[in-house]
Amino acid sequence: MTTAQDTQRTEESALSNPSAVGLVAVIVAATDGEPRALTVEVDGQASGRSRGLPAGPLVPEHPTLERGLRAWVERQTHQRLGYVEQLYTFGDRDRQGDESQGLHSLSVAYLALVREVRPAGLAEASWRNWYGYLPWEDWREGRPAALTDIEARLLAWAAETTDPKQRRRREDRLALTFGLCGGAWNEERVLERYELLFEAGLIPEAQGQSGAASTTESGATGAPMAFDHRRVLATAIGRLRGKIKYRPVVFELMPPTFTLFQLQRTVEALSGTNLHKQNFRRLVAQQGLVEETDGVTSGATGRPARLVRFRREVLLERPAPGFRLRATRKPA
Amino acid sequence: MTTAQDTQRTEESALSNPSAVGLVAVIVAATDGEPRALTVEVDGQASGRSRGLPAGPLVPEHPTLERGLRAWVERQTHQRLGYVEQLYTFGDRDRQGDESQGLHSLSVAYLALVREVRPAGLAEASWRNWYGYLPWEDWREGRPAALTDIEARLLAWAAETTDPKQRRRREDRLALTFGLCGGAWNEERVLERYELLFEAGLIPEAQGQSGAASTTESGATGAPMAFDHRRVLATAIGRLRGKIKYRPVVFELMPPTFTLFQLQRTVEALSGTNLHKQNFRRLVAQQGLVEETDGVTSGATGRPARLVRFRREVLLERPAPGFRLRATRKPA
DNA sequence: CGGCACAATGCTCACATTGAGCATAAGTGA
DNA sequence: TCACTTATGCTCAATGTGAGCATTGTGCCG
Repeated sequence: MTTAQDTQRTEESALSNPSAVGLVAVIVAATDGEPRALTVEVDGQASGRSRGLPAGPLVPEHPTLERGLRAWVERQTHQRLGYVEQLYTFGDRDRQGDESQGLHSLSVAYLALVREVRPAGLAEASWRNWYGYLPWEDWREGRPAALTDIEARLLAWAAETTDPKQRRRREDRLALTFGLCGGAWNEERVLERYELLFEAGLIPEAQGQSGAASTTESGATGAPMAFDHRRVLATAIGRLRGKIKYRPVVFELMPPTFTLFQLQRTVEALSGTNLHKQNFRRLVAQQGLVEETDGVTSGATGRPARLVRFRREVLLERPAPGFRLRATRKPA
Repeated sequence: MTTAQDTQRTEESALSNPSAVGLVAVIVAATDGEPRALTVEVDGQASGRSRGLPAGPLVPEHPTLERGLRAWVERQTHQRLGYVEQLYTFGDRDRQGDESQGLHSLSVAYLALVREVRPAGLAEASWRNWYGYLPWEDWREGRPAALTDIEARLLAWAAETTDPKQRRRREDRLALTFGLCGGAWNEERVLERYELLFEAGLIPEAQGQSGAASTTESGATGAPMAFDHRRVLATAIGRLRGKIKYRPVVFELMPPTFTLFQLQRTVEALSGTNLHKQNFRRLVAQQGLVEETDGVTSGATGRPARLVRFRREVLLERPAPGFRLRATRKPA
């Protein structure tokens, strides 16, 4: 293992090997039953303008990475970030587009949840439905149409190898991530699916950054994003889908009072699946996640619903409250 | 939000704000029913020699952070890393001891699992039981003795505030993390517990790095580590304890064949709790995690046990196989 | 050699959780 | 008033889960 000298050298003078470090944020909101991420306009290197996630330099004046990010985003968006979580630190491979000139380049990605969608301040920034970038992830209307095309191309990709062993491995991965060949769809494997598509060459960002290489139309494989930002988005979605099952983070996306159905729609939007209504309510009720207010909805179609609010106390009570969501079998 | 110019500046010339980036690894093995982490000797800044985690500079020649880490560790330890996962990227606050001279300093921490414990190559490196650093985390022999002292001091810390609101908050946190005041112990909250102790001043590393400040004896609060490495270790343990519940990662720590009881001992070592033997076997069986070999143990006391091996196929079959471990109520 | 201690294994049982569906209530719009 | 839509209450069967009893092999000790 590392010698004492090695270690010392590292800890005390790592500055001999400085790197460019940036922050990227996936800022998520949910309105009208759609999951949205904040995107900005970015000058692509050669491919003209495209959309990307808000990103910025590491601001040195802050004590903690997270607090730095929080301040940075809140200053720019004038929105309070309800929940912030570090996602992942991406290294060079993914940061295509700036060939490191002897320098490493890293970006530390964060996930943030915001409650309200303001007009998004700056003109270049806007909220986009995240399934526009990853259409195969939305199973709320049943099996996404995008998958028909994708599956065919993935199977072709698996078949194009002559080495039977590698071919077997590819097929296994297809089963594991996309549920082909008898596998089951697991809504949390968002990143694995994205990376598989990337390897299979179905992601335009994969083919160098020259705009000319956009042979892949964005229909089935979704709209592209600048740099590796779609990978970051996929990471965020996967993480969030896992998190809502054991932590009450969805409430960070809800207004102060809401109906159980709105809550359900939000959870469904994030997870990309449909839930059994009655069971969802039972779950929320027995976990004690919400308390009733005396308000009810009005004006909408159907019987008026009681308005509820999040019970902040549960953060202290239950060891790990959240939704154990099992998708219903029936489509929609 | 970020303007297009901002974004561009960041992505293309973040080098205007370079940072010192290092890697830290928590390399875990389990032998003789004890969880161990690889530690090295480190020259503390003023506190003389102490132990720390293996750390090194970011090696630029590798395509991916993870692959870089893998190569780095494997070269140094001559051990194959079975499983590698990025843990967290720690920023300045935690990296005490090198006051950044205008530079940011980050360390990207990784968790790695190894199967066998070799003599640890270099003399300065050795495998240490991780509960030596976090004694309050080991509940296998019942409630850890260290907790009596710790709890008293934590309660005193909560009581020393005059502001009733802050005091309430502190008590809530004690309930949440340490299960005081009627809360339950959650074995995954390792990091939260460490950070609470840190804030309460029970962690010697907290009081600047001068050796003189070591007023806190290491009995109840565990042995100190260099830099913020105990925080990194706590992060790793918490993550691993969560992971084994839904992913079959424990097997990365096991020899090629083993008995179910050895497996149980390993899981217990990691989670720091005891499990109900029969139920554990039932779980492993019905999840199809292992398959029998024709070997049996011999020589040991008690009826010989069948040797089993991990069924690699489960990685493909079940959506998320792992142990849902619920601790038994009875002590040991 | 019989008895013991100690694990390994098999099996039962009460109870909680969960997936699904039926039925009824209470609004809106035609 | 009817048709439609959503809210909400309740039941039921299947499965999962925590605990504990019973039995079976082995090495060890008089």
